[in-house]
Amino acid sequence: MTGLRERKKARTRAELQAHALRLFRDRGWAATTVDDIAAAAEVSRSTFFRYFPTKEDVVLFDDVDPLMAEAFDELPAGTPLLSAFRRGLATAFGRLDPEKRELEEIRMGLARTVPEIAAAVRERNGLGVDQVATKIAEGLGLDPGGLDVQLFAGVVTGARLAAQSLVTREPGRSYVDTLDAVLARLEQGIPLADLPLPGPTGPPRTG
Amino acid sequence: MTGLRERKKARTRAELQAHALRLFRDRGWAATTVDDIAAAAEVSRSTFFRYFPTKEDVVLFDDVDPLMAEAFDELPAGTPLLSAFRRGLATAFGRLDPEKRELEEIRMGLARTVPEIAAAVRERNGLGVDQVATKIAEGLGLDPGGLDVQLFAGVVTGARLAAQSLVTREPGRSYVDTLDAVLARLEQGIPLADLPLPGPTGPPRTG
DNA sequence: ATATCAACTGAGACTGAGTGTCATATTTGG
DNA sequence: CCAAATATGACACTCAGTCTCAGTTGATAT
Repeated sequence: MTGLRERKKARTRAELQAHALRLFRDRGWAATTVDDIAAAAEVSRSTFFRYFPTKEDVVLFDDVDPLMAEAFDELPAGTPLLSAFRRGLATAFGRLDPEKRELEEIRMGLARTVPEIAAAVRERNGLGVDQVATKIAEGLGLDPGGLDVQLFAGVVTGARLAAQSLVTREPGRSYVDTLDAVLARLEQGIPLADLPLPGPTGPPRTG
Repeated sequence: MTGLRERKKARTRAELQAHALRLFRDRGWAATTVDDIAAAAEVSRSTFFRYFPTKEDVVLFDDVDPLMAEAFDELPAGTPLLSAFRRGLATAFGRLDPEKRELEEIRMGLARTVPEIAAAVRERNGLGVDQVATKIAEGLGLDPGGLDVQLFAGVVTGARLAAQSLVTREPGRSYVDTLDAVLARLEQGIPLADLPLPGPTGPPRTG
């Protein structure tokens, strides 16, 4: 049950994360050392690393996955898979409590400006193709290693990346809204897929 | 002009990379320090970092981009964009000289087993959605920031991720062949997109 | 209450990546 | 051959991350 120990641990963890995010936003990522965070939270450096294996981990702390799964389960049977993804995402994000939402905003901001965090976010927070594929396969009773499942997961992941890229290009856009728009567009098929190439008259070279 | 300086630099760089890849494969990533690499290549640690800003960079050294652009330019006008991508990739990889091909294999192997490298590969080697989008937009005279362009780039990127995931699940598969199969499948539309969801556990609540 | 066990914590040493500086060697151009 | 430019090595430094060890605190059974 929730002994004193557990509560203290949760409190310390939250404290560390809160101070860390504040410091990152104020001083910047590189200028904030783990020592600074530990000092601000009034624990030792050792303790920081006991709660968060790396400096990045203190930022990567989301709990959207259970909400996603929940929203997914509530969708009516017969919903096309791609639409289901779009609607599940929308309702899950809509249900985030304001605190988590705020945290998500700070995290998105950091992910947009700090390469290390961007990489870590892409790597871990469920953005892996195989993780998505496994969940889809579980829910539908398909082979997770099948080409179609993996490719669908890849496409969805690609859509998320596109949304992220769009928000990066035009800060101020809402990430959630952008992702919704991207998925809506995707429901009509892959854009530009059949666009014919112009002649090789004067194509620019990038290399 | 190719003075002695230039040649020496190229030689040192190649030397460093060759020794590094060999050491990584033999001893593993973590067990190989930059000092080891520098010692093997008979230069100082400082010199290593002058040639490669990070330890990861010594692995990330590809020259597929120009080949891709070249193959792309040679495609006949009117080729649908998605098909163009597939064919461009295939011919570009087909043209790699054996050395580069071997290097690519080692790199793929490391990217499959070492998380740090996997992250770095995803981040840099043209796998960024925006980089792909920019190139496409350049070639077609479109707005690189448009939703369709970014989404198309995202989908293509997702396909690459799916291929990578498939190869990881079943080592021994050829990455290039897998990617070709994935893109071929994608030409027929997004797989599973219209697959209707089954009920959660029992009969669905259609409210 | 108290003794005991398990877990949390702090201190500090250690490795390795990455940065910066400065003196020395080597190439290049005149 | 000389001087400017540049590549290099040696060294010191910061910081992330790992590890060990000892002290402390919470949980539990008597």
